[in-house]
Amino acid sequence: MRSESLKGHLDMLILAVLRDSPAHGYSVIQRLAEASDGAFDLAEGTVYPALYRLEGAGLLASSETVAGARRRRVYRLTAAGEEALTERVAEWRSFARSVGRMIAAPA
Amino acid sequence: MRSESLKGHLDMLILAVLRDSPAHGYSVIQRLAEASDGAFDLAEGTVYPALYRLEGAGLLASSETVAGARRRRVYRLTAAGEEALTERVAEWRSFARSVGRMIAAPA
DNA sequence: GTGCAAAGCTTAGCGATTCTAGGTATGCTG
DNA sequence: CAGCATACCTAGAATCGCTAAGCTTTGCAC
Repeated sequence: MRSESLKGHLDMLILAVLRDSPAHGYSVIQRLAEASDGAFDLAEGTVYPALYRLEGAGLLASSETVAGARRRRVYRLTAAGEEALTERVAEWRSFARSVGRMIAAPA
Repeated sequence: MRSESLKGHLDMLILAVLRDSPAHGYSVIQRLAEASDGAFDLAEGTVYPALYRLEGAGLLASSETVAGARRRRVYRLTAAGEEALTERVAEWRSFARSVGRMIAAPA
């Protein structure tokens, strides 16, 4: 997949992954890869900054958990995050519908 | 529509618009706006550079036409452009399918 | 027990792409 | 002629994802 396709949609995907249940960054990456059959193969340097951005925007909240000596930062959706996700999904559908119309209609 | 949604997909849309018939830049903008019911409201500063890029990449070819004292640069798809469009559309469908799966499946 | 991979997080800097915000010029309408 | 639509062009900024590196801890293989 051309990685640039993601631009502008990564936030929505991350929010969607975290809607189902909280998760830490590393597992967000894995969930995206699994749920897309490997189509979304994101580098850590892509996902972590996105998480920071979303937390900074108030759409995610995080807490550090420690299992043994291993720390994980677990992210979950805030109420604002749920709202934002709903919006983003609606925008996506509208966008996808428009695109579909353009590439379908040969005239 | 959040304009950033476009990132990475504008080329495909422009190619799709020009697949049907050649057009000059200004009318590409109008066609995109019309065909999407106003969803794609692109600034000239967005579209013209994209056209140059696509022409530079060999996907479009252009010729200057003059009506009176008014010049227009008309763009049309090259063979490579048609191939690229086909590819981009296939990628888009795959991408959209993956996204659809992620935002649809609540778990 | 040493080495190496995987889990897990972080950051600086780059590259590609779109947008902002201006500029030029023509032609039509009132 | 004033004003708006048509038509093109460009420099600069902003955004965003990616590259590429570095760090620690855990666990498995040899």
